[in-house]
Amino acid sequence: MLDSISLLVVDDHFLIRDGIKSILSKQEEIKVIGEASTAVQAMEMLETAKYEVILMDIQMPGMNGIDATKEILKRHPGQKIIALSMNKDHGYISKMLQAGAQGYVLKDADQAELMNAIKTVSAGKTFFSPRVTSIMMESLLPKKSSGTDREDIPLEELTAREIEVLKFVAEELTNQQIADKLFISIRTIDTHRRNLMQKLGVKNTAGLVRYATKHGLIE
Amino acid sequence: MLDSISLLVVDDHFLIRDGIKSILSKQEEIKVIGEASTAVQAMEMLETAKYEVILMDIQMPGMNGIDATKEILKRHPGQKIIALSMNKDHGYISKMLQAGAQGYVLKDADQAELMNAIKTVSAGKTFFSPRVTSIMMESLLPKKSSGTDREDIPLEELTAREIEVLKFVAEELTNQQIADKLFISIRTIDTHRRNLMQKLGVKNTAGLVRYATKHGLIE
DNA sequence: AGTTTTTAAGGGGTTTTCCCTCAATTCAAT
DNA sequence: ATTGAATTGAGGGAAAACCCCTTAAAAACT
Repeated sequence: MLDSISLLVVDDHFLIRDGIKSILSKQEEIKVIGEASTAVQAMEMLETAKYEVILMDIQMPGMNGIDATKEILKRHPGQKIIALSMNKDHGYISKMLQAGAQGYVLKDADQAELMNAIKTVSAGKTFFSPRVTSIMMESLLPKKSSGTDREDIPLEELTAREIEVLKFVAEELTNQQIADKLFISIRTIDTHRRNLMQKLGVKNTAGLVRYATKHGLIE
Repeated sequence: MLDSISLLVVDDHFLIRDGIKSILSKQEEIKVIGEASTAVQAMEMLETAKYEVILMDIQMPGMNGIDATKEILKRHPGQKIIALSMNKDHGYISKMLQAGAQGYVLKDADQAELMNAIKTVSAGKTFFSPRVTSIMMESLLPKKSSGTDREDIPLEELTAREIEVLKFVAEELTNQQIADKLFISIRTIDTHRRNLMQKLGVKNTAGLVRYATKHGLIE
């Protein structure tokens, strides 16, 4: 390891920035060569200098870390960004990942974890605090029985033709367009559509599309 | 630990069943007290005996492990099921989790990992092979630049009122119903709706609902 | 203070969806 | 052979959505 990893710390709290600097000053591999207290300031700094990794707080006054991440990656594709947050909410984590962050470290991580995260992301891989990982995995699991179980008709109860029509409906095609694609009458599409709505217990196109997306028929 | 954990192994390959039995015979905490080579057979066995944990292969002739898991949980809610697979595909993993499996273990796991998985799930928690975890986390990340980037208008570009209307549209309300809820004219809803379609570049209600679900406005 | 955006609303029209009913096929299962 | 889904098709009508256009007040921004 010839060069140390250059790091930019973005956080509105002085104490946190200082704490991170203090932690990382104990070793040689990572060097904090920049710090910013706002997203805008961070973006300005990126215009004049390069940082291998950015440690980005999520909750900040003004532009938040999620939007800042999006913006930075728009201007500097490939920039490595690690989210730093005390927020364990699944929504925040997933938004930050969608924004393009390659890592997500909780603020209660220990020194080893923080250093590990920076080194891992710097090497082009992704890093997540163990608790973050488990939160995201849990979110993929079906929710536990929460009172009123709404009837959910499985795909298997639909006929092949119905599924075919449903898919086209969800893809924004009109009945006429679907009829043309399948070489059948528009009246037939109409019938299929109404049978689908009846079967699935939905009121209109919106309900059909919701069902289609929920069951992975599109996207 | 007074009682050992009772285990049912469901896999169409004799060798794999036998291998698992052999591995687990070396210790006392887990006892393989049943094995089945098909999903149907497994379900029959569940009618007469109880198993704390089921180790379920995904690829099997006849009914596959995903559908089997769904069926079993319909008949026996709370049954603990661990998926066992050599498939590292993100789709398979997520389907199995959606089906209700509390664990996912890859077939190249070592003995310690397998035992750990069974004990963890038996204790009511969830377990995933480290590689499975990382695959799922990767799947949450945005895909790397894949040629044609479809324009995706972010939620922020919509007005508060538009988002409000969009949410109701996706919830299957008609323009009239939305108008009544917001105490404004149906014409206004119509305008909002058309502005939304224009902004988002979609053709009709189906497109609006797709956008709404994609951006987490509903569900 | 002036401009732009947002929100609201209407006139008037076309297209599409929605809803009821009915009915002819086909194809698989009893 | 007959029942029963699945697929197809249609008449007729009502409702909703879609699509132009225009207006205008309030709010936000410069």
